[in-house]
Amino acid sequence: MGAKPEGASSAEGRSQNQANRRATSVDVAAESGVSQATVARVFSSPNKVSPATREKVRSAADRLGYVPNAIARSLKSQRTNIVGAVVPAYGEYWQNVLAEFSRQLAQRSYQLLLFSFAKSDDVDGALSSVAQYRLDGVILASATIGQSHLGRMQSSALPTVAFNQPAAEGLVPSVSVDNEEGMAELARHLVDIGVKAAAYIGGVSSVSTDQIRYRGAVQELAEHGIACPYIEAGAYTYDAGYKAAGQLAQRDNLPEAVMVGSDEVAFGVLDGLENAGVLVPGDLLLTGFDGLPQASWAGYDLTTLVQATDVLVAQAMDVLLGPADTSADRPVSIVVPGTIRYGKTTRKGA
Amino acid sequence: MGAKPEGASSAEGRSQNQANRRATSVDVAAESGVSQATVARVFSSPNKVSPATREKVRSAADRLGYVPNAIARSLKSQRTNIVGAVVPAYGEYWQNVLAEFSRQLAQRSYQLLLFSFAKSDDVDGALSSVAQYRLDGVILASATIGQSHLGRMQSSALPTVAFNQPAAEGLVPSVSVDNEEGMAELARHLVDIGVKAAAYIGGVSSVSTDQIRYRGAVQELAEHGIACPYIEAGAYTYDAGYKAAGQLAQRDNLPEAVMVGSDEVAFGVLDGLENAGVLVPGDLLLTGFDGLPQASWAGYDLTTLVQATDVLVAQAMDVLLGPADTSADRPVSIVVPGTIRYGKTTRKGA
DNA sequence: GTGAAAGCGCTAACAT
DNA sequence: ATGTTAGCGCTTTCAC
Repeated sequence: MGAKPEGASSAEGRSQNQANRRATSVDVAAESGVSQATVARVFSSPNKVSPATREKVRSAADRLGYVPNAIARSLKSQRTNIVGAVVPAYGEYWQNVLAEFSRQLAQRSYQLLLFSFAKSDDVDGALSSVAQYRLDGVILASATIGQSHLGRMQSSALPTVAFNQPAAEGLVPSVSVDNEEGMAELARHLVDIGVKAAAYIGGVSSVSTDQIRYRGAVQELAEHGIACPYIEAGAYTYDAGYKAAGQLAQRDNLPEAVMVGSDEVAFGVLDGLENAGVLVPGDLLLTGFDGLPQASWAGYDLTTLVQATDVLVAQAMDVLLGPADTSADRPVSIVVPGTIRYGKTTRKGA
Repeated sequence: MGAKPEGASSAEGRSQNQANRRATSVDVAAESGVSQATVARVFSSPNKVSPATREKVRSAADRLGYVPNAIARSLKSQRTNIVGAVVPAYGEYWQNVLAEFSRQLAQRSYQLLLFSFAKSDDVDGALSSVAQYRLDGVILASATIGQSHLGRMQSSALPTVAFNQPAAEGLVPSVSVDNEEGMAELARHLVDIGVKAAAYIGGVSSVSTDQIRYRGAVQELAEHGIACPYIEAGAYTYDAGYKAAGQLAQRDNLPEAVMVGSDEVAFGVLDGLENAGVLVPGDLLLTGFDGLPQASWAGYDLTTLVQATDVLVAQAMDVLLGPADTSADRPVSIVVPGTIRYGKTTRKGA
């Protein structure tokens, strides 16, 4: 970083700011003998400049190491080409979603400004920051973003999409996997293979996806006269699942199957059960939800509901940046179906 | 969004109402009867404004839904409060590192602008983008960023830190785990438990971390007269490891131990071996590298070298934002030692 | 303590 | 095709 032109003498180390000033379009204009506006045009609409001038300007720019200043551009154009994402800092699921956001945004030549938060209290701070940068849009991705926050977005004139956050429906445009139907399908699968008693392990019972997924399970099972008590792991982590499994294993009468509200917790449940001497699928069948890559790893080979993350994200991008569907009275809520992955954790007799 | 007018009351005739335009400091100034400069002061250095005025301005701002415009602020102040990160789009390791970056940056009230790339060809594009936003710093995190790219950064006047990228040492300030010594320690562990024949599975042999880690293994083992051929998985993925293990398992004479260059590949190797009927640690010992959370999961319980990600990231932050050590002739390169996690994959007789 | 005024580096009419 | 001219919304002297 230090050593550009001018020899950058060692004594001048700290105050390099002044000497090392970045070249601006004015500098390039002077260097190439054209007006500042022409320089600007070369970099924003090159076809409006004659090839000869274009070349002259380009080479002057190269010589000076000129790069257009996106901040200034944004101030003037009122567009930043940046989309914000408010996402939980941890969790396999969110990390995967984030990677997909980033990939698809890059494809549309947008940048991703990340606002991650560790505890849900930090969401407030994140949202304040969001408002300061005049982003072209913002993705609210986290089951724990509350109604009040959504209300704030709703009235903020900033294009917003809630990702996998059923509670947002009607308040803010949203894109979600079909949580209820997905879990119901998994339940049906258990019914099909003859399960007569089940239990459900959720992450945090106050979270809307948790409730909806549980409802999907419980209703479907009820139709077949199967009870399905709710057990709260307390967090969406491997460890929480592991512990919950340990407690479950100590019961006198184990259910035949356990449905877990998310894959990461399910991995913990699986290991926790086996650690307690309960074999899956021998003693107990197990299902997850999300379809994380690890679910397909041979070590787990989990039956789960796979979310088509790429489709979900693509839909979210469309809502945010696409054919501006600002006309609707009520924010759109797009629901994407999931698909079951059948793993060995529900393979009876394996 | 769009259709929804802002929550302001209809009584406001001013210009802001019509075009959904965000209120500016000028609007607030008009509303509160002070000058624009005073409004600005209230939001940037409140202590320079009398409490009475401050309150007056604050309430006017609330009424108008005013939020300072960070773009304008940045243009003027030449600081964005944003740090860029150039990171591979996929891979467990990088996702974890990214989460930690994001956490620690938030702590210092910086935002993270993500430039992720899928193929290393995309790095060029990412770096061009980086230059346009006048970021306060940039983190180059990826083993596959080439020398040419580093050269570009070196001459860009933009504070830069290379993360876990040994090839950058001397070119750009860098922070890395002690790759060579870490792998050597794992090798020593194998020697200690009596291993006499080993093999090494790397990801991509042309990557510098790969080479350095292999060197750490090979040199340490050589000192004890143990050979350690290199096998290339071809990618840093579970699947690549799984496949490599399948091929390894077909050999006539298996080594006693396999050292794998990264955890994610190691998980694949582990499952691939077991799938091929080779038991770990019964038939073969196994080590990884990185210390991913999953390494501690009971299902894997992998012996690996744990990188203190939080420490590495903290160091990187210091280099980037800390006590500006621009004075050094040669860019600093900080090396952080790792620590071994002993799992069941090297527990003999288990 | 507060106001007036001068930009930060760019884009986008509007002239020429 | 190119130059001229206004700003975008802030921060920051410099007066008062």
